[in-house]
Amino acid sequence: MDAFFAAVEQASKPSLRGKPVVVGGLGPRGVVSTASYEARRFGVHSAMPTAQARRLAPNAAYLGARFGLYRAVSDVVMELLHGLSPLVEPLSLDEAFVDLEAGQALEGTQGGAEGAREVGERLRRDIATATGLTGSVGLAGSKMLAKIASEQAKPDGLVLIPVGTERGMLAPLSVRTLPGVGPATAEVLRRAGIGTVGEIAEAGEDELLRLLGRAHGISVHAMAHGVDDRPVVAERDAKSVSVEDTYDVDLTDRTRVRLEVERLAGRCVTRLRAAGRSGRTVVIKVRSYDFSTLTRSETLRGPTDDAGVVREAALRLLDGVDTTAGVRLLGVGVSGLADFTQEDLFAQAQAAQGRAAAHETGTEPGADGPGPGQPGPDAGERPGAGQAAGEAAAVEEPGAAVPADRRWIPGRDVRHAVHGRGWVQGSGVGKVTVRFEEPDSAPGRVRTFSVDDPQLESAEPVMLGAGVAGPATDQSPAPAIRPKSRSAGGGASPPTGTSSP
DNA sequence: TCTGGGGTCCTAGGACCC
DNA sequence: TCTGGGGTCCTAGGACCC
Repeated sequence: MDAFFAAVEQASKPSLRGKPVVVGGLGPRGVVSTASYEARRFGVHSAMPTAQARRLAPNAAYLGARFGLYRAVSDVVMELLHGLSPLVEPLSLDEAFVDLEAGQALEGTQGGAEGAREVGERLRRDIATATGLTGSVGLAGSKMLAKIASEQAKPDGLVLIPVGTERGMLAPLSVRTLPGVGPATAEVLRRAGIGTVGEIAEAGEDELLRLLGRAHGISVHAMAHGVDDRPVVAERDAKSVSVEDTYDVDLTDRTRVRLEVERLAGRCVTRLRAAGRSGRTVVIKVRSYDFSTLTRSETLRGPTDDAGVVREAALRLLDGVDTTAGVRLLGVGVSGLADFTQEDLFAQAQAAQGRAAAHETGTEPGADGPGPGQPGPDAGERPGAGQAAGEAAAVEEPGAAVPADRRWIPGRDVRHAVHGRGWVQGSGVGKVTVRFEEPDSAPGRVRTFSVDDPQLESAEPVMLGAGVAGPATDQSPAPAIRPKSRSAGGGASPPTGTSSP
């Protein structure tokens, strides 16, 4: 999808169409998530500090992200991709690989490159019809080449790399074009006199291994020759869950730092449990005032999804870290994920012991208590979960008395008792300005209210196309749904398509 | 007004085991 | 008795991606 977050905002907000729009963090330490093409003309781009973007494009609209809406629009697009093939590999909300050979989309076309092109163009039309947004399509014989093609195609285009032309197409491109070659790798290559993909191909595998190490050297060498046999893999399971916060002002008070780590641990476990997972390794992350970053981790005896267990582990890890000079970021994560917990294992062991004892005394096996695999009285609610000390402690956020739905973040949906639907354009000094318009309305006008005006309330986003965007709001993101069945994953990969951001 | 948040993969050293 | 070799797990850091 092209400039996805910004494009969704422009589609939602008629007054912003054709105007520079920047979506991202709006605080003093925020960065740009997505800039509309109009904003890019001012030099604004992803990952740039928002403060810098404001200097470059002071008249752009600066909006907080509405992930619930983006996810809902993404689901619509991903459904269209599943109509082409069962093998769809999402890379993010706005990008996915599709293995066309694994599906039926090419049947009934004239086959070959022209058949693939037909499928790609039809997909682009279907995306536009369903969402009103533009997407770009890259078609090629491997994931790497399809991705490069989609980069070249955007915005609102399609590029096909014909079989046999790969090496010639790649040769003059910068090494940075290859996925996996970032600033550090590019610098290593530059010092070795290598600036283009063609020069990598000439260098030879031995030299690349020496420069880049084993795994990276092999893959960069292969990709420079246009070789990439990675299969499209649908629905991979997450391997870690983490949350982190950067604070507007560095934290120095140790009590506050501990409190924040506890809150992050709670949020992390909430997401872990929503995904139906548990984890064995707890990790904390501390970024200091000078941007230096360290992590500390601890592996438990078994996987847990208990907030108290994760919180205590995180605090133990924090005990070994000096934060007196000030921290700008704290994070808590869980890895080593599993679908069961230490408590489950304990319950199973107990049940097994019970059966053994029952067997010895001649009682019917399974007479008391559920065996493994059978739902117990606590099905759906794990034993011990939520019982840990402090789970419900509901700590006060220091110095913040404003509830989440009364924080008027620019871009957020609101409803006014008299004026109807609109969105927050800005707020400050006790006032909030709202522009009253909806996706299908004409550009609306702006009105100003007191921030505590009882007639003003936050509202659900409006889905593009029609209707309200379901339960997915920005306060409570839709929980991740775990795939129940896994696709056979893999096999022949080409030809592959990708739609790009 | 300098640098988000959520991930993945790789490397390297040490502990530990056989 | 001065000293092997392979494998796995854990920890920490770093590059990279969207």
